[in-house]
Amino acid sequence: MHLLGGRWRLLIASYLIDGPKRFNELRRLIPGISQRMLSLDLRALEDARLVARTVFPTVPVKVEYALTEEGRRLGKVVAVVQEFGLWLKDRDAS
Amino acid sequence: MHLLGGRWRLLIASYLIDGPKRFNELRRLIPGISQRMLSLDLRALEDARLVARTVFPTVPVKVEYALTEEGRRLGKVVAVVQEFGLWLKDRDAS
DNA sequence: CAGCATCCACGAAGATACTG
DNA sequence: CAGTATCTTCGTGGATGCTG
Repeated sequence: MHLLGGRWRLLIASYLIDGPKRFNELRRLIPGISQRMLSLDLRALEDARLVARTVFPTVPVKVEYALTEEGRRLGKVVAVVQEFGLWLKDRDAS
Repeated sequence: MHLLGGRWRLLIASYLIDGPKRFNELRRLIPGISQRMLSLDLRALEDARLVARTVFPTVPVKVEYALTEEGRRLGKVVAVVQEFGLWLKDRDAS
């Protein structure tokens, strides 16, 4: 829960499931997240070896974030939590 | 994530899966949780109609907490997150 | 037993500005 | 583009004491 309980981490992971994403790409995909939190959370996921950070030495720099092989285990967690969230939202709507 | 992201809620739910529990029973089962947090989190789960609170008017009072029919949906979430947590712990141990 | 009230500490998160 | 630095705010959770 300490690793996943944050407000954004599972959400970030959910976007990485369908392929690598760049920093600002993630920022756009996740409305409301601050540069700072995206940076910190990506770093935490990286430290847990669930996300890999690849730097392409172009100009300007291009940085890609992708789930590692181990990080793919997050897929199931994301799916189940997401399903639960949707059910809850739907239930409370009606 | 707002509903489940707390430190204890999923853990509390995990203990309720195998049957109703009393307040102090949960306290004993969950080392480290404070009275306050147990109370607050149970209330939150109750407000979400995932947990039902039953008061038996005995002396002293007996209060039971149980998952509702809807609350049983937490079972899958608990299982998957728990599995992930165990895997992570095991991986980092070796 | 099963709590609530109060006060306090700390980390998570937000805002803003700046940089290679 | 992809961040870091700094400051501030806010929510979560802990400690303690009290009650029907």
